[in-house]
Amino acid sequence: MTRDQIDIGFKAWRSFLEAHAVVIPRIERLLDSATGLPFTWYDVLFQLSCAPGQRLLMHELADAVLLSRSGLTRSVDRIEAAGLVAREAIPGNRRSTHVVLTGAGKERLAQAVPIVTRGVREYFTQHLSEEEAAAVVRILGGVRDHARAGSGAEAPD
Amino acid sequence: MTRDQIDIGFKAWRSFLEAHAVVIPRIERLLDSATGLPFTWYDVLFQLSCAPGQRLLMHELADAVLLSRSGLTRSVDRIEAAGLVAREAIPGNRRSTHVVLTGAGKERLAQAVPIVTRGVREYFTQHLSEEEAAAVVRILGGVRDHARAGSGAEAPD
DNA sequence: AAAGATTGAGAGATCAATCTTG
DNA sequence: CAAGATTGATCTCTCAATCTTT
Repeated sequence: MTRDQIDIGFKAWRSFLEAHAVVIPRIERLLDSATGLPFTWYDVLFQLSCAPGQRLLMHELADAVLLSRSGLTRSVDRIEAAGLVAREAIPGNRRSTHVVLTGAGKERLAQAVPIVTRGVREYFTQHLSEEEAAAVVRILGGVRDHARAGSGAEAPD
Repeated sequence: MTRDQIDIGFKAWRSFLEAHAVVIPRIERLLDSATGLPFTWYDVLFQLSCAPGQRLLMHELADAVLLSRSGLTRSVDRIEAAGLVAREAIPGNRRSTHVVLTGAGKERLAQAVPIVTRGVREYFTQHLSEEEAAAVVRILGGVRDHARAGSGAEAPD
C-alpha cells in the first residue's frame, strides 16, 4: 500500500465516521419529534414487520437490529411495556421466545415509516446518484461482510 | 427518482448502517484489549495531538470528536481523572477552557495509534482500492457536509 | 456442556436547565 | 441577552455472570 493510499484510506475512514455521527442524530431527532419513537425502537418494529408472521426469535432479532443480545432484551422489555410488541411462547420449544408485532406496533410503525424514509432521503440518498449508491452497497457491504466473517475469535457475545 | 434508485438507495443506507455497526465494536474491542483505552478516549487524545500546542477549547474539541458539549464535559472529566489530559485556564478569557494533552496522555496515545491503525486497515481500508477510497471520501464527505449545513434549524446543541 | 435468554453492575450519552462571563 | 461550559436527571448500552432448557 502506497503512501497516498494510506492517506486516502484514512480520509475515507474519517468521512465514514463523520457522516455517521452527523446523519444518525439528525434522523433520530426527526423521528422523535414527529412520533416520539427512538430510532432503535423503529428498527425493531421495522425488522419484525419484514419477517414472515411478523415475528422473530430474540437472537434473530438481535442480529437484524445490530444490537447485543442483552441490549435487545432490555430494549424489548421497554417496547413491550409500551405495547408495541409482545413476547410469545413457542409450543415445543421452551428455551426460545418469539417477539411479535402487535396491532398498536403496526400502527405506530406505519406512522414512522414515511418520516424515516423522508429523513434517509433528505440526509443520505439525496446526494447519491444511482451509480454512487451501487458503489456504496458494494464497498460498505464488502467491509461489513469481511468484518463479520474475519477473525472469528473476536466476535462479540 | 426512479423505483430502482429508491431500492438501491435503501440498500446503500443499510450497508452504511451495518458496516458501522459491525466495524466499530471490532475496533473498540481491539483497542480495549490492547491498551485498556475506550475508543472515545482515543479520539480525544488523537484530536488534541493534531492541534497546534496540543490543546483545544472545549467546544472545538467537541466538534472534532463528534460528541455533544455535555457529553464531552463528562468524557474529559474521566480522562482528566486518569491523568491523560488537563484543563488549563486561558489568560484573559475566563469563560473558556483549554484541554491539553499531558505527557502520560502522549505516551498512552503513542501505544494506541498503531493498534487503531492496524484495526482500521484490517476492518476497513484493506477492502478499498484507491479509487474506492476516493469515492467514499467524495460520497460520504458530501453526505456529511450537506447534513451539517442543511436544515440548520435542526442542528443539535 | 451448549444454546437461548435474562439480570446485576457499571459506564457512557443526551436533553434541559443552570451558572458564569462577556 | 449570547457564548461557553457544567450539572442533574434519565436513559440505554455493554460485559460478565446466571438461569433454564436441550
